[in-house]
Amino acid sequence: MLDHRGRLDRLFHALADSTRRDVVERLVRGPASVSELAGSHSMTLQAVMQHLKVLEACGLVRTEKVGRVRTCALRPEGLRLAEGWLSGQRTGWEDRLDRLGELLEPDS
Amino acid sequence: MLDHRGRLDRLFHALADSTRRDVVERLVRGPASVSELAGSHSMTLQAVMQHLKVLEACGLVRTEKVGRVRTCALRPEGLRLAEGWLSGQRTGWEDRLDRLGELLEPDS
DNA sequence: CCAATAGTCAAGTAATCGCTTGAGTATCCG
DNA sequence: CGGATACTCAAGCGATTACTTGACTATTGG
Repeated sequence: MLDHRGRLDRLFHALADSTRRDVVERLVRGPASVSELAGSHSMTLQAVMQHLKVLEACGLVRTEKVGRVRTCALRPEGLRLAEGWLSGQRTGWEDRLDRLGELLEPDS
Repeated sequence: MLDHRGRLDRLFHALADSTRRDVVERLVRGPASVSELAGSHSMTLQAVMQHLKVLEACGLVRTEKVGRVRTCALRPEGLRLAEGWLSGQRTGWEDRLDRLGELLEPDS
């Protein structure tokens, strides 16, 4: 329950960087190796690896090394957790507006 | 369209702090003054104001000063934008899995 | 009027971030 | 074998973050 807090912290922090979001968008289309991911971002391989570490730490990405290639894949549960918090807030807000509306116009 | 990138950066960054998420959760229940928000967070008023500035800059919160009190309210559009990106990725992922499944089991 | 209240401006600080360079190590191919 | 490939480890660095303290302004209630 309190881990939830830190989990969301790490999750939203991970998503707050467009390079990392690009990685996620790429991995939605299927797994990729580290150098494959680095290819499209004019940035050193090491930098991409650091981003990958962040994505892995928050549970958004799973990686596995086979031979000399590390293959990265998406883990959608993280996305769902963040989505859940967001939609919870939004619907909470909408419910409140509905109740306010009913107070002003008590028909329907 | 390119502003979208920076907008999501700021949005997710704003949500990556649990104090700021607390503020959002509070504002879902209705508007509040700055000191009201500061009350529950053992932290100076100034710190809370800085968080508020972040929330305002990314469009999640709207504030208005009347007399000597500044009243803060939620703006749900930001939530919707972030939610949209997240669900886009998730459904992209699910569609891909569906297509994979059809390849393996070509019935239905 | 005047003190308490509510917020504001500015500067300083320790920690973290995103990225780099440089120097490995392990695997694979010819 | 030997060179190319694919990472990995570590240190450093400028920028940004999340606060703090301290001083100041504008309202408001008695």
